Amino acid sequence: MYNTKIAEIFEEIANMLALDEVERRFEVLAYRKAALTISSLQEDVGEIYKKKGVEGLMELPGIGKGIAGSIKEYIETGKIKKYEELKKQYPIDFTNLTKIQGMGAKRTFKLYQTIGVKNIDDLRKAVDQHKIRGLEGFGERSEEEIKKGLAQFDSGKGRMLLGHALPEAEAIVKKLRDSGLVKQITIAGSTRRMRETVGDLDILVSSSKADAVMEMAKKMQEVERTIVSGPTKTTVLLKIGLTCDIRVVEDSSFGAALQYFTGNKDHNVKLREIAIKKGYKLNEYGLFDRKGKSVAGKTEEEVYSKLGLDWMEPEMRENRGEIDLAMSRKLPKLVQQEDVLGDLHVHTNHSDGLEPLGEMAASAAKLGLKYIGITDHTKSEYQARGMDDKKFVKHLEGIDKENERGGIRLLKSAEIDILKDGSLDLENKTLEMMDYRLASIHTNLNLKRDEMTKRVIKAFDSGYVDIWAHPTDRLINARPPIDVDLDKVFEAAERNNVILEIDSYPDRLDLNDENIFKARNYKVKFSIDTDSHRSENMLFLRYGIGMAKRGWLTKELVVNTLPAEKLLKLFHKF
DNA sequence: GCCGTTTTCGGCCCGACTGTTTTCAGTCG
Repeated sequence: MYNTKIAEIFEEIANMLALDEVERRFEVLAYRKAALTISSLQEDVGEIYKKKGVEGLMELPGIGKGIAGSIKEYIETGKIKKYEELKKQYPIDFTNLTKIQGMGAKRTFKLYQTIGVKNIDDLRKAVDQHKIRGLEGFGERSEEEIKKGLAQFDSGKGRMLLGHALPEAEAIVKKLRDSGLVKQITIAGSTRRMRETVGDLDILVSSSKADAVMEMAKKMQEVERTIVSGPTKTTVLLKIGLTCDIRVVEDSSFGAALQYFTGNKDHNVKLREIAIKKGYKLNEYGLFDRKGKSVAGKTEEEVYSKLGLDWMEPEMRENRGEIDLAMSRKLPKLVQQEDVLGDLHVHTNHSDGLEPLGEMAASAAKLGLKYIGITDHTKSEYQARGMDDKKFVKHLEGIDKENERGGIRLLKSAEIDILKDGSLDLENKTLEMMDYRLASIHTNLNLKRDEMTKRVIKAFDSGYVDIWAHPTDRLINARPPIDVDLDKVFEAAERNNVILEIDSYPDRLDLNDENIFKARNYKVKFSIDTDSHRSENMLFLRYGIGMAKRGWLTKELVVNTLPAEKLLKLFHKF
């Protein structure tokens, strides 16, 4: 993967150009934009260059002849001459130093120039020895801020799981709403877009009592300390380690602000460009004509509409082509949580679940589901108390009995281990007793790409796999995905009618949005499941729905939006 | 350095907040 490194280099180039005495601020802008484009790219620039050469690189937004040439240079020689030369002039670790809150290119350079700070360690020493407070443009408070920034940098708190961040955001929203100080309040930012991880929380409020809202925001029990606070914006560091922005606007600007703070950045930049072309100006307060008169702002729909676009769901706003679709009125109708009628991946205490069959069924019914598939583990999952063929036969009979007692429909299944050699962990005749078969990998996660790809395809070709569960086996922030050729595997899934799972468990979210995008190139369907091990886990469904929407899935592509009778027809028959 | 249904030249998104200034530069999102 070249993306991260090359994006870092361009960001550093931007930082160094920003210091040039000659005014080069638009060149700086261009490099920053290129860095942003590359870091948020789905495909590796190395692959793009390999397939389509410099021309292919130049198709990317913000990448022209010059920058494409630099990318080529890096891929072929491992170096970029322009960067090396600048680096001689500025031997500073901008990448890490500018990660410190409040440190940008200029202050970083100033510290290098005056007291020789080149990296984080130098900065730490300078802070400890109080060398910073005396410098021109810095004071005691700047030094304190940098010290706090260093502490936060050390704690290494990266992006937080959506499944942890969203409930926290909802708690804060509830608190502010219950105060009676706000008219409208909504979560914005990447949390609203349902990104799998969240870097900070954005909460947007409309209120005529902005002062009181700001005061309250600073004093909430969730707050560790206040970072900045003005009349309409407060940023706090939460105890859970995330920062949280709380913004207040007038009711008449709420829609424009919501649009603006939902982002992402690329999407917003593109919208503002469209606004300019139409003779408008778009900011967080509204859409304004040449005379500065507001033409939209109260709702998001109004803003999009005035720009000639259909309103789109937040999950789509990543500048992946949704703006063109909105312009030509061809946005897909995305799957909604209420479309989902069942959950095809549920564990009970017959393996590593915590609750008996009946309780899981009752909980699912309470949530409005019409059916669930019982997918306990097979024998190789010894630590999860996986069952062998004999136990499974009895277990399946137990499900039949439970069905006779009424309640929602329980489907007979298992989460079958795909063993190292690609064979399945139960005998065919046991598999044939089930309504469907969900298979996944739990062991030997480090196989080489070739062997792993063969392993999965062999399992599919057996004709006994109906759903491939948590396909890449990654755990967010904890375990990388397995090394497998997804294109070849998706092709095999298409050939064998294997449904791809979107596992809603917060640290799995697997397939994720990018891979769903990739999979949509094949004739495959998806199942959004929770992988529940206890009743509460069923609430995770919304994260899987978020992922599905981010992958632009319609209801038709998601099998568990079907009633049980129709669903059963999709599975292999014996 | 990038880009084009107002442009192949002349534009480039924009506002809030802070600290250290005495009118604003730097940073952030």
